[in-house]
This record gives sequence, C-alpha cells and structure tokens, in this order.
Amino acid sequence: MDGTVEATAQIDPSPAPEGPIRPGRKRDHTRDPEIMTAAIDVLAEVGYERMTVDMVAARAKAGKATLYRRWPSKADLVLDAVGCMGAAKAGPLPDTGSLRGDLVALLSPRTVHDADHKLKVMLGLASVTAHSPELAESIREAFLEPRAAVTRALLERAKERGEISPSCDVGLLSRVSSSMVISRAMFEHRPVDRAFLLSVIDGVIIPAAGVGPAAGR
Amino acid sequence: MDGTVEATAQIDPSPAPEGPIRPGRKRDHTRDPEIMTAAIDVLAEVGYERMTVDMVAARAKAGKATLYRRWPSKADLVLDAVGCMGAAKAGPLPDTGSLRGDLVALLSPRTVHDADHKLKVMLGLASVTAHSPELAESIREAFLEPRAAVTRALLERAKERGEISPSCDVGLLSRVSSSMVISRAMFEHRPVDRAFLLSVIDGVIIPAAGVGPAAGR
DNA sequence: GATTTCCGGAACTGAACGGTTCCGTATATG
DNA sequence: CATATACGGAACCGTTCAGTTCCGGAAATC
Repeated sequence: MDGTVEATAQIDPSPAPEGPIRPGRKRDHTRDPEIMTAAIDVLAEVGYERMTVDMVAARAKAGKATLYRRWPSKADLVLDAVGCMGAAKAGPLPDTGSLRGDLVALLSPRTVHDADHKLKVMLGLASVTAHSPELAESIREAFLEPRAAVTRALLERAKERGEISPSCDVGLLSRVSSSMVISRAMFEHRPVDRAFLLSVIDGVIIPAAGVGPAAGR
Repeated sequence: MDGTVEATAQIDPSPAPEGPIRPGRKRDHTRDPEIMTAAIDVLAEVGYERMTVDMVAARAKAGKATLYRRWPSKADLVLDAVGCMGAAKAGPLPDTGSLRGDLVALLSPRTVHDADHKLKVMLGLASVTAHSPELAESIREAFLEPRAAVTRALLERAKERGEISPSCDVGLLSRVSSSMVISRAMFEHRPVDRAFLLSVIDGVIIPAAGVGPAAGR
C-alpha cells in the first residue's frame, strides 16, 4: 500500500525497455478512483461473497473487461480498494485538557457517520479475513489502526500529564472501543450511535484508565 | 431454539390426522446429532460460504438427500446446528472470594479450548450475520450470551459485596472480553491464549470495575 | 413374506459467477 | 488519414454448488 489516493499500479512486467514510441490511446487512469469507490460501496452493501465484478463495473459505468485489464482477480481488486481507503487524513489531535473531553471530541457526527460506512465495509469483508491474513492485515491497517493510533496518543498524553494511572495498558485500551463497536454491529445488530460510544468511554475506557470517579467530567 | 441437544423438528405439517397405521421404516433421528456436529465442524473449518452440503453429508456419512429431507435448505441446517450448540451446561459459578479470582477461574484450559472452537465457528459465520439478523441472534444466544451471563453474574455478586464500584455498568463490562477476543482473532490473527485473556482481565475489566489498584491480587 | 418407508449414494438440473474473448467506437500518435 | 490501443458492452466458457431425482438395500409393520 502506497498511501496515495490513486489505485496502486499492480504490476508492470515490462522493465521499460522503450522501443520506438507507439501510437494509440493511453490507459485512462483518471477513472480508477471511481472504480475503487464503486468497489467499496458494493462491498459495504452486499459483502465480499455476494459482490460480483459485474456489479462493480456497472456501478462505475465501466466494462468488466476493463477491470480485469487492471486487476488480475476480484481479490486483487478488493485488496487494492481497501488499501486506497487507508489514505485518509489524520487531523490534529483534539486537546480539551481532559482525556474524557478528548475522547468525546472524536465523536463528531461527521466522524461517527463515516466510521459507520467503514464499519459496513469491514463487516462485508469479515468472512474473508479467516482465509486471507493478508487482507485481514490490510483491513486492520486501513480501518482499525488509524483510529486506535489516535486513541493511543490521547491516552499516552493523559498518562504523561498524570491524569491516568501510569500502569495502565495503553495499547490494549486503545483497542477496546473498536472491538466493542464491531461485535455490537455484528452480533447484536444494534445501532452504533453516539450514546453507545459514550457509554463505552464512560463505562469502560475512562474508569479502566484509572481516572478517579468524577474526575474530568 | 428449544435448548435441547437433539435437532429441533423443523416443521410437522401433518396435524396428526391418524389414518390406519402404516407399515414401514421410521425416520432415524438418532443420527441427527452427528449431522449437527458435522455441520458445525465444517463451518469451523471452512466458513459458511465455502461449506457445501455435500461436505456435511460426507462427514456425517449420510446422504445429501437425507439432509434435505430434514432441513429445507443449507441456511436452515446451519441455523439449527447453531441453535443446538447453545445447549451447553452451565456449571456452577466459581467462587474464589475475589472478582479477579473468579474471572481467572473461568480460564481453565478446557474452557479456553472449546471457546476457541466456538470462536472459529463464529468467524466462519461472520459473513452471514449482516444478511440474516435471525442467525446473528442465534449466534449471540449460543456463543456470546452464555459467557456474558456468567461474567455478568460474577460482576453483580462483586458489586453486591462492595468489591467493585456500585456505579459500574455491569452489562457493558460483561461484553468487553468477548468483543476483544473476536476482533483479535478476526483482524489481528493473533492467538487468543491465556496470556491475552489475562491481560484483558487485568488491563481492562478489573480496573474498569473500579477495584482499587492491587486489590484482590 | 409382502408392503411400505427410510436410508446412503450417485447422477442430474439449473443458476450464479469468475474470468475471457470479441466487437464497434473513441482517442491519441505519427 | 492511417495505425494502434483502450474503452464500454455483450456474449461466451467452465466450474461450483444448492437443490432434486432416482436407485438398490435395509428396516419396520402387517
């Protein structure tokens, strides 16, 4: 994964031994992002197994052959699409002065909404993770890790300023929220809304971090 | 789900208007449990999508036709199999005197091992949960809920005896462990072993429950 | 022993889908 | 304008698999 927004060029077997310049149309890579988003959307809607390459082509108004000209298989297409999604910006950390304030600040409607979209994509990919550690890792990198990294940073800062227990396991705590979100969506089929996220913050993360009751509220 | 070990009789369209008693063989339900376990095993090994009815029949040394005689579709077969799995015994709660002791007592090698098997089944079913809330609910009931119920009971007892904070959210905390297990297995592909489970207990649940540091250890 | 019903097993049917090929058209080079 | 290539679209191929049907044999009832 190169972290850019364009689709990664899969492979270029020709080691560029340039013969005479050939006439003809060039490959139109300007539409690659549309194809990637089409793939992601279909994925979110029907999941990997029910997603067909035809669906993606149709949604992107491209020919199926065009897709196969660029990605050797459905799996590669999806892998690339997921990789491209990782290329989100990392806005500056919130800094409200308290850990709880910072965590709550992450819950803007905007953030919650597109986390929801990403969540659907993840659920759609759930079945594949077992057979493809490679894809599982891509998913983790694109969806889980960025969020966890932010949380981890907030926790570390809080620890440095002595707000939370110096012994608490920051790495583990930073993964609590996403884990609970996933299993709620997957097996409880209940909405992952602001109220739920708040209850995780106030019912698990904050107390587990060793903030005395009522501190920072 | 009836909670018994035998497969649930799917439907019995005949309202028992008994004509003269007919000769002939009766349906042999003694092998149903074998079929159910075969289904569960295949599910754990290859997941719902790659599981074929032939595989199940072969493993149970039954004919595919026999399976279809009993369950109208692959989905029903799986649903029933999952339902049958819920019928585990609930041993007596551990009672070591401290919440941590009780939670650790749940981590016997036996328990951890078959939790691992159940986990594989859940991962195999992950893809279907999105399309079938019914199955998602069955899974929750068969795999998640029993474990959560035990944890919840332990937490409530600890709360009653004043060991943990009276304000802590027992319902939420009882789901922390399974959530973290699922996402670890699914996206991190790291082993769900005793060490990890201990770190969840000591790094999240115990401190989140408001046990003062070093209490009960 | 005749009859009825189930069994396991194998062959069959039909649909879905990954992947390929072909076609008519558009576009860029020379 | 000629050539070469990529495009969208559709037809096509081969496989896999859910679900059905048919068979010979074994039980259970009569």
